[in-house]
Amino acid sequence: MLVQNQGKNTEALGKVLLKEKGLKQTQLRIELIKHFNSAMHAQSYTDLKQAMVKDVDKSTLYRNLATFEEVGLIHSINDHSGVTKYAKGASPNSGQSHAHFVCDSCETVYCMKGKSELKYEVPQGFTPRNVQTIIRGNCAHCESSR
Amino acid sequence: MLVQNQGKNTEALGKVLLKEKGLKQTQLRIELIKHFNSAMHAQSYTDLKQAMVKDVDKSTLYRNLATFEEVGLIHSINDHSGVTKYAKGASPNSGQSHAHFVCDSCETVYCMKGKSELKYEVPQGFTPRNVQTIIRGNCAHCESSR
DNA sequence: TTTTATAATGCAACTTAGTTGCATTTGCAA
DNA sequence: TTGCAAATGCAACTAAGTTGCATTATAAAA
Repeated sequence: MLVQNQGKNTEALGKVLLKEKGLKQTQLRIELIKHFNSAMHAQSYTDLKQAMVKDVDKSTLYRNLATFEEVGLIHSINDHSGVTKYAKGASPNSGQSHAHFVCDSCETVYCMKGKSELKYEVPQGFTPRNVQTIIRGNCAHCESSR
Repeated sequence: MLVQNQGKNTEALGKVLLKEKGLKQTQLRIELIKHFNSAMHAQSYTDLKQAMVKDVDKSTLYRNLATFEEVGLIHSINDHSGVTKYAKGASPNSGQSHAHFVCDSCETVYCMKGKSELKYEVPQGFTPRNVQTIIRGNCAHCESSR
């Protein structure tokens, strides 16, 4: 159920994606895309920084994350930890529901596949545009090690 | 539909609440409770700081917010702005659903009353404990002034 | 293949939210 | 009224994220 994609040639795939989006193919970007494709859960700045083979500058990494989000390659998630996390795929828009699971124990954020149905009511005059859902609890790993 | 409570004697009410929770009745705390009771939407640190009659120290305010949250007088909300916001009432727990409306235009956060029903599935091994929902769109004020 | 314009990077300095340690003050119960 | 724990105020700090600018690399044109 988790986002997962360990394709053989994710490097070539990354290059194609970058071209499609009109972005230059830099080493960092290709590596980032590859990493997002194989990541089992949402990645913080620190996760990403550590995952990159070469030492990356903070602003370069943040700027790429912003760019990737703009073009819809990734989306960002704000859980209760105060640290933004990023995962592959565009942000949910126009009524789409997108659920994230945040582990209370290890703080890991997982993207949930499959739409979660939601019924809600908003007060008069309010115009809802999209809905984000955060499910908190224990992830499979932390649950099994209790 | 919004949280709202402009009772006449919220000061006395605040004192009772503090006593109940075993907290000392300081001027700041009483004023904070009063403010949370009359607030139409979730309050950031800055909102609160400005709303207090006397100049409050940053750490004192943050510490009181943490204490209030611990005892269930308020709950905190993390939207996409990176700034934590606080509103009256305990955090949602054990399966309860609690929806917040975040205005895309003015970034104001409103607490939605009334349970929003949610159907979701989590992967094998995951144990959900509570669900938070953030609805994004335009609030009544921003919608009417477009 | 070389040139060139533009986009991306790296660095340093900055901003803003939130935290921590510690000395001083205040609420409240004995 | 006195004593003590809890609350406050201050200063210094941390950590996330941003910005300006000079340098470098990508990719398209010559």
